[in-house]
Amino acid sequence: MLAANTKTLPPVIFLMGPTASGKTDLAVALTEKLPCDIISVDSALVYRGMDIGSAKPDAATLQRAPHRLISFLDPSEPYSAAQFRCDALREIEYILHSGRIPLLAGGTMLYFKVLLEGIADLPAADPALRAQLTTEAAQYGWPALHQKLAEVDPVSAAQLHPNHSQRILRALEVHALTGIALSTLQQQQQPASLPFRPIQLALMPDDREALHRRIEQRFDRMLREGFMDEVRRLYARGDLHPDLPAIRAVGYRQAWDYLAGNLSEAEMRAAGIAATRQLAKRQLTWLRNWPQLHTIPMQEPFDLEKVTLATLKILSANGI
RNA sequence: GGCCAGAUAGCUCAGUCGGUAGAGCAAGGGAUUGAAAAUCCCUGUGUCCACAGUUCGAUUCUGUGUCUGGCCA
Repeated sequence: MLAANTKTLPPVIFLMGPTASGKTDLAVALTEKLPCDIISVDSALVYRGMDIGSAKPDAATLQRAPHRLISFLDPSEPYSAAQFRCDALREIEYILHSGRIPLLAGGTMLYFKVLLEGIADLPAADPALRAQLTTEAAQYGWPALHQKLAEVDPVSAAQLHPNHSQRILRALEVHALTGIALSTLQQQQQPASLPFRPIQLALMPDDREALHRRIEQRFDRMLREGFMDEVRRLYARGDLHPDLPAIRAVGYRQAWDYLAGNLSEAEMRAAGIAATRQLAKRQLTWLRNWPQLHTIPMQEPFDLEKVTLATLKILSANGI
């Protein structure tokens, strides 16, 4: 917020936008115009062996424009916003040290938020405890656990709908692990002081229907390029299951259901495309009320050169 | 050509013993702190195929037509 500070801190570019909006193409184009290195901000790209369905840049593109924080985790492993914050800060520092500009590009808005605002000091997930609470919920229903939460953490409970399974679970987990209410720990959170100056950009499609068409075409392209073979390889391992964050990813979840015989091929395609549209909608909801955002309109047909020039203009107005 | 079954929300269908209708999915809006490509909340007016008849009143009953599917020729 301090003007003097703003001048001295090194700039870092944030490039956000819904899925299938052309973020990757734009990020790669920017690396050819500016001395910047890409850090991926995407909860699905972190996984190894999940390339086609996650729309990961192909090998040739990665050769040209390396991405950090992709393909470093096995799909059996969980990842988290807190872990991302830690990893991203490390990568940003590394790139700044080498005298270049970090370019954070991706569609996981919570990760961007946590990077900007920091995160409360909370215990990590406890799989055994989660399993136990999930069993309890299956028996008594989430409203019953919400009831229980109200007794130990009325502030959190008041903010949560009785059906909000995931967040009721987390609040109960934190309390069980620390003996302190989640809401109390969150109130103790210190505001993050960033060692850099974020320039926040968002690629915003001006036509939802056009974005829907791009999503459909991209899904069909993924199928042609061997998406099902990729999922079959994961399926054949035998140790992965649909409750894992990796396998819950858009497209993979539906492909899994198809391989398990729960969906026909046509149903899988329709459900996969719909899930992608819904993801884009949620990403746009984040972006619509995002503070300090420079929006880059994305018109159909997508003109990469034009969009790149518009982006460079915004960046230069912000000291790059 | 004959017989039978359908025709209701973008899709699949339910329903109205005659008082103009509702689920799932899709879609739209919102929330979002160690699963976030996750999870959760809110939003349902549509010539109830068309025309005629019966009726105070028809999407509902009757008749005719049209279209779709099945069976028989």
